[in-house]
Amino acid sequence: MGTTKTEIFTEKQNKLAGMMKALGHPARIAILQYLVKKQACVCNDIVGELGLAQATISQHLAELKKVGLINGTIEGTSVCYCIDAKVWEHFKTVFEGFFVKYVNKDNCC
Amino acid sequence: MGTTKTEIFTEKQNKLAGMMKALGHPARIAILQYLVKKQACVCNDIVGELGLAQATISQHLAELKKVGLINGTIEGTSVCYCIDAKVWEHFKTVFEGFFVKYVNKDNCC
DNA sequence: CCCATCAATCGCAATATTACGATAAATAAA
DNA sequence: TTTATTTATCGTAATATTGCGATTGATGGG
Repeated sequence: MGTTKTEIFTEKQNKLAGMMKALGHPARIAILQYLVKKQACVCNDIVGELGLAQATISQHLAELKKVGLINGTIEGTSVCYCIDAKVWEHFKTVFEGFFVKYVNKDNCC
Repeated sequence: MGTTKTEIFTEKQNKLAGMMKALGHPARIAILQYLVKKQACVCNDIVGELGLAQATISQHLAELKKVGLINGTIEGTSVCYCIDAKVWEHFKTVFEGFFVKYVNKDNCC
Protein backbone atom coordinates (compact mmCIF):
# COMPACT_ATOMS: atom_id res chain seq x y z
CA MET A 1 0.00 0.00 0.00
CA GLY A 2 0.95 3.62 -0.23
CA THR A 3 2.10 3.22 -3.80
CA THR A 4 0.09 4.33 -6.81
CA LYS A 5 -1.09 1.36 -8.86
CA THR A 6 0.33 2.58 -12.15
CA GLU A 7 -0.05 -0.82 -13.80
CA ILE A 8 -3.83 -0.59 -14.01
CA PHE A 9 -3.77 2.68 -15.96
CA THR A 10 -2.74 3.48 -19.49
CA GLU A 11 0.64 4.92 -20.34
CA LYS A 12 -1.04 8.17 -21.31
CA GLN A 13 -2.94 8.46 -18.06
CA ASN A 14 0.20 7.89 -16.05
CA LYS A 15 2.14 10.39 -18.13
CA LEU A 16 -0.50 13.08 -17.87
CA ALA A 17 -0.86 12.57 -14.14
CA GLY A 18 2.92 12.82 -13.80
CA MET A 19 2.95 16.09 -15.68
CA MET A 20 0.22 17.52 -13.51
CA LYS A 21 1.95 16.29 -10.39
CA ALA A 22 5.16 18.05 -11.36
CA LEU A 23 3.21 21.31 -11.35
CA GLY A 24 1.31 20.40 -8.21
CA HIS A 25 3.45 22.36 -5.80
CA PRO A 26 3.45 26.14 -5.32
CA ALA A 27 7.26 26.30 -5.18
CA ARG A 28 7.51 24.72 -8.61
CA ILE A 29 4.83 27.01 -9.95
CA ALA A 30 6.73 29.98 -8.52
CA ILE A 31 10.01 28.81 -10.02
CA LEU A 32 8.48 28.43 -13.46
CA GLN A 33 6.75 31.81 -13.25
CA TYR A 34 10.04 33.38 -12.29
CA LEU A 35 11.83 31.81 -15.24
CA VAL A 36 9.03 32.92 -17.54
CA LYS A 37 9.15 36.46 -16.21
CA LYS A 38 12.90 36.75 -16.62
CA GLN A 39 12.66 35.41 -20.17
CA ALA A 40 16.23 34.26 -19.95
CA CYS A 41 18.59 31.96 -18.24
CA VAL A 42 18.65 32.59 -14.56
CA CYS A 43 21.40 31.60 -12.25
CA ASN A 44 20.30 30.41 -8.92
CA ASP A 45 19.04 33.63 -7.39
CA ILE A 46 15.85 31.61 -7.23
CA VAL A 47 16.98 30.64 -3.76
CA GLY A 48 16.91 34.32 -2.80
CA GLU A 49 13.52 34.89 -4.40
CA LEU A 50 11.56 32.19 -2.64
CA GLY A 51 11.73 31.69 1.09
CA LEU A 52 12.98 28.13 0.98
CA ALA A 53 16.33 26.61 1.84
CA GLN A 54 18.86 25.97 -0.91
CA ALA A 55 18.55 22.22 -0.56
CA THR A 56 14.79 22.40 -0.96
CA ILE A 57 14.97 24.57 -4.06
CA SER A 58 17.52 22.19 -5.55
CA GLN A 59 15.08 19.34 -4.99
CA HIS A 60 12.24 21.17 -6.73
CA LEU A 61 14.53 22.10 -9.61
CA ALA A 62 15.45 18.45 -9.96
CA GLU A 63 11.80 17.48 -10.26
CA LEU A 64 11.19 20.07 -12.93
CA LYS A 65 14.27 18.79 -14.74
CA LYS A 66 12.97 15.23 -14.42
CA VAL A 67 9.88 16.07 -16.48
CA GLY A 68 12.03 18.12 -18.86
CA LEU A 69 10.39 21.47 -18.25
CA ILE A 70 13.67 23.19 -17.45
CA ASN A 71 17.29 22.86 -18.48
CA GLY A 72 20.30 23.69 -16.40
CA THR A 73 23.68 24.55 -17.80
CA ILE A 74 26.80 24.99 -15.76
CA GLU A 75 28.08 28.53 -15.92
CA GLY A 76 31.33 28.77 -14.05
CA THR A 77 30.65 28.10 -10.43
CA SER A 78 26.90 28.45 -10.69
CA VAL A 79 24.14 26.88 -12.79
CA CYS A 80 21.80 28.69 -15.14
CA TYR A 81 18.25 27.51 -15.59
CA CYS A 82 15.75 28.19 -18.30
CA ILE A 83 12.50 26.79 -19.60
CA ASP A 84 12.66 24.16 -22.31
CA ALA A 85 10.44 25.75 -24.95
CA LYS A 86 9.69 22.48 -26.68
CA VAL A 87 8.59 20.66 -23.55
CA TRP A 88 6.66 23.71 -22.39
CA GLU A 89 4.76 23.65 -25.65
CA HIS A 90 4.19 19.93 -25.31
CA PHE A 91 2.70 20.38 -21.85
CA LYS A 92 0.47 23.11 -23.18
CA THR A 93 -0.74 20.91 -26.03
CA VAL A 94 -1.37 17.87 -23.86
CA PHE A 95 -3.25 19.89 -21.25
CA GLU A 96 -5.36 21.57 -23.90
CA GLY A 97 -6.08 18.19 -25.41
CA PHE A 98 -7.31 16.93 -22.08
CA PHE A 99 -9.65 19.83 -21.41
CA VAL A 100 -10.99 20.25 -24.90
CA LYS A 101 -12.65 16.86 -24.78
CA TYR A 102 -15.51 17.98 -22.65
CA VAL A 103 -18.47 19.44 -24.48
CA ASN A 104 -21.16 20.60 -22.18
CA LYS A 105 -24.37 18.69 -22.64
CA ASP A 106 -27.44 18.86 -20.50
CA ASN A 107 -26.39 16.96 -17.46
CA CYS A 108 -28.63 16.20 -14.54
CA CYS A 109 -26.37 17.52 -11.79
CA MET B 1 8.81 19.75 8.19
CA GLY B 2 6.95 17.66 5.70
CA THR B 3 4.35 20.34 5.19
CA THR B 4 4.24 22.65 2.20
CA LYS B 5 5.03 26.22 3.20
CA THR B 6 1.94 27.76 1.65
CA GLU B 7 2.37 31.02 3.53
CA ILE B 8 5.36 32.11 1.45
CA PHE B 9 3.49 31.84 -1.86
CA THR B 10 0.71 33.90 -3.34
CA GLU B 11 -2.91 32.84 -3.20
CA LYS B 12 -2.85 32.29 -6.95
CA GLN B 13 0.21 30.10 -6.83
CA ASN B 14 -1.28 27.95 -4.11
CA LYS B 15 -4.58 27.68 -5.95
CA LEU B 16 -2.98 26.73 -9.24
CA ALA B 17 -0.76 24.17 -7.57
CA GLY B 18 -3.80 22.73 -5.83
CA MET B 19 -5.62 22.40 -9.11
CA MET B 20 -2.67 20.65 -10.71
CA LYS B 21 -2.28 18.39 -7.72
CA ALA B 22 -5.92 17.32 -7.95
CA LEU B 23 -5.17 16.05 -11.45
CA GLY B 24 -1.86 14.58 -10.43
CA HIS B 25 -3.00 11.01 -10.02
CA PRO B 26 -3.83 8.56 -12.82
CA ALA B 27 -6.97 7.32 -11.06
CA ARG B 28 -8.39 10.83 -11.00
CA ILE B 29 -7.44 11.37 -14.62
CA ALA B 30 -9.15 8.09 -15.49
CA ILE B 31 -12.29 9.02 -13.56
CA LEU B 32 -12.55 12.37 -15.33
CA GLN B 33 -11.93 10.80 -18.72
CA TYR B 34 -14.66 8.30 -18.03
CA LEU B 35 -17.13 11.02 -17.07
CA VAL B 36 -16.17 12.99 -20.16
CA LYS B 37 -16.61 9.96 -22.40
CA LYS B 38 -20.01 9.14 -20.99
CA GLN B 39 -21.07 12.78 -21.34
CA ALA B 40 -23.64 12.25 -18.65
CA CYS B 41 -24.22 11.49 -15.05
CA VAL B 42 -22.70 8.23 -14.10
CA CYS B 43 -23.65 6.19 -11.13
CA ASN B 44 -20.83 4.48 -9.39
CA ASP B 45 -19.96 1.84 -11.95
CA ILE B 46 -16.65 3.68 -11.85
CA VAL B 47 -15.66 1.17 -9.22
CA GLY B 48 -16.17 -1.57 -11.77
CA GLU B 49 -14.28 0.31 -14.49
CA LEU B 50 -11.05 0.91 -12.63
CA GLY B 51 -9.25 -1.79 -10.75
CA LEU B 52 -9.37 -0.09 -7.37
CA ALA B 53 -11.34 -0.85 -4.23
CA GLN B 54 -14.57 1.01 -3.55
CA ALA B 55 -13.05 2.86 -0.62
CA THR B 56 -10.16 4.08 -2.74
CA ILE B 57 -12.40 5.31 -5.55
CA SER B 58 -14.56 7.10 -3.04
CA GLN B 59 -11.49 8.89 -1.75
CA HIS B 60 -10.46 10.02 -5.23
CA LEU B 61 -13.99 11.17 -5.97
CA ALA B 62 -13.93 13.20 -2.76
CA GLU B 63 -10.76 14.94 -3.89
CA LEU B 64 -12.25 15.81 -7.24
CA LYS B 65 -15.32 17.10 -5.46
CA LYS B 66 -13.11 19.17 -3.15
CA VAL B 67 -11.76 21.17 -6.07
CA GLY B 68 -15.25 21.33 -7.56
CA LEU B 69 -14.52 19.45 -10.78
CA ILE B 70 -17.35 16.98 -10.23
CA ASN B 71 -20.75 17.00 -8.64
CA GLY B 72 -22.49 14.09 -7.03
CA THR B 73 -26.21 13.83 -6.61
CA ILE B 74 -27.97 11.16 -4.65
CA GLU B 75 -30.15 9.02 -6.86
CA GLY B 76 -32.04 6.58 -4.74
CA THR B 77 -29.58 4.23 -3.15
CA SER B 78 -26.66 5.21 -5.38
CA VAL B 79 -24.88 8.45 -6.27
CA CYS B 80 -24.54 9.96 -9.73
CA TYR B 81 -21.48 11.90 -10.73
CA CYS B 82 -20.86 14.34 -13.50
CA ILE B 83 -18.40 17.03 -14.46
CA ASP B 84 -19.10 20.57 -13.35
CA ALA B 85 -18.95 22.38 -16.67
CA LYS B 86 -18.27 25.76 -15.13
CA VAL B 87 -15.35 24.59 -13.02
CA TRP B 88 -14.02 22.52 -15.90
CA GLU B 89 -14.00 25.63 -18.03
CA HIS B 90 -12.32 27.57 -15.25
CA PHE B 91 -9.53 25.00 -14.99
CA LYS B 92 -9.08 25.16 -18.72
CA THR B 93 -8.83 28.94 -18.66
CA VAL B 94 -6.42 29.07 -15.73
CA PHE B 95 -4.16 26.41 -17.23
CA GLU B 96 -4.14 28.15 -20.57
CA GLY B 97 -3.34 31.41 -18.83
CA PHE B 98 -0.37 29.81 -17.17
CA PHE B 99 1.10 28.30 -20.30
CA VAL B 100 0.44 31.17 -22.63
CA LYS B 101 2.80 33.41 -20.71
CA TYR B 102 5.93 31.90 -22.13
CA VAL B 103 7.13 33.38 -25.38
CA ASN B 104 10.16 31.67 -26.73
CA LYS B 105 13.11 34.01 -26.95
CA ASP B 106 16.66 33.10 -27.73
CA ASN B 107 17.78 31.53 -24.52
CA CYS B 108 21.21 30.25 -23.82
CA CYS B 109 20.28 26.70 -22.85
C1' DC C 1 -40.02 -4.94 9.83
C1' DC C 2 -35.90 -7.40 7.73
C1' DC C 3 -32.53 -7.76 4.39
C1' DA C 4 -29.70 -6.40 0.48
C1' DT C 5 -27.16 -2.77 -1.81
C1' DC C 6 -24.53 1.37 -2.32
C1' DA C 7 -21.29 4.81 -0.93
C1' DA C 8 -18.95 7.52 2.73
C1' DT C 9 -16.01 7.12 6.53
C1' DC C 10 -12.75 5.01 9.92
C1' DG C 11 -8.53 2.86 11.01
C1' DC C 12 -4.48 1.15 9.61
C1' DA C 13 -0.09 0.07 6.92
C1' DA C 14 3.10 1.21 3.35
C1' DT C 15 5.16 4.57 0.82
C1' DA C 16 5.93 9.39 -0.97
C1' DT C 17 6.67 14.17 -0.35
C1' DT C 18 8.42 18.29 1.75
C1' DA C 19 11.85 20.70 4.15
C1' DC C 20 16.26 21.52 6.12
C1' DG C 21 21.04 21.16 8.05
C1' DA C 22 25.31 19.19 6.93
C1' DT C 23 28.41 17.69 3.72
C1' DA C 24 30.72 17.10 -0.71
C1' DA C 25 32.40 18.45 -5.21
C1' DA C 26 33.53 21.86 -8.38
C1' DT C 27 35.11 26.21 -9.74
C1' DA C 28 36.68 31.12 -9.12
C1' DA C 29 39.33 34.42 -6.73
C1' DA C 30 42.99 35.66 -3.70
C1' DT D 1 47.65 26.77 -2.74
C1' DT D 2 44.17 28.43 0.16
C1' DT D 3 39.71 30.23 0.64
C1' DA D 4 35.11 31.42 -0.66
C1' DT D 5 31.06 30.49 -3.41
C1' DT D 6 27.74 27.67 -5.54
C1' DT D 7 24.89 23.66 -6.09
C1' DA D 8 23.91 18.66 -5.68
C1' DT D 9 23.38 15.07 -2.54
C1' DC D 10 22.86 12.64 1.93
C1' DG D 11 20.51 11.86 6.09
C1' DT D 12 16.72 12.73 8.83
C1' DA D 13 12.20 14.31 10.67
C1' DA D 14 7.52 15.60 9.95
C1' DT D 15 3.65 15.17 7.32
C1' DA D 16 0.81 13.66 3.25
C1' DT D 17 -0.83 10.31 0.09
C1' DT D 18 -2.40 5.90 -1.50
C1' DG D 19 -4.87 1.79 -0.87
C1' DC D 20 -7.79 -1.45 1.39
C1' DG D 21 -10.74 -4.04 4.73
C1' DA D 22 -14.30 -3.20 7.88
C1' DT D 23 -17.95 -0.55 9.45
C1' DT D 24 -21.71 2.72 9.23
C1' DG D 25 -25.78 5.06 7.50
C1' DA D 26 -29.08 5.47 4.14
C1' DT D 27 -32.40 3.75 0.86
C1' DG D 28 -35.28 0.35 -1.63
C1' DG D 29 -37.52 -4.12 -2.07
C1' DG D 30 -39.60 -8.00 -0.04
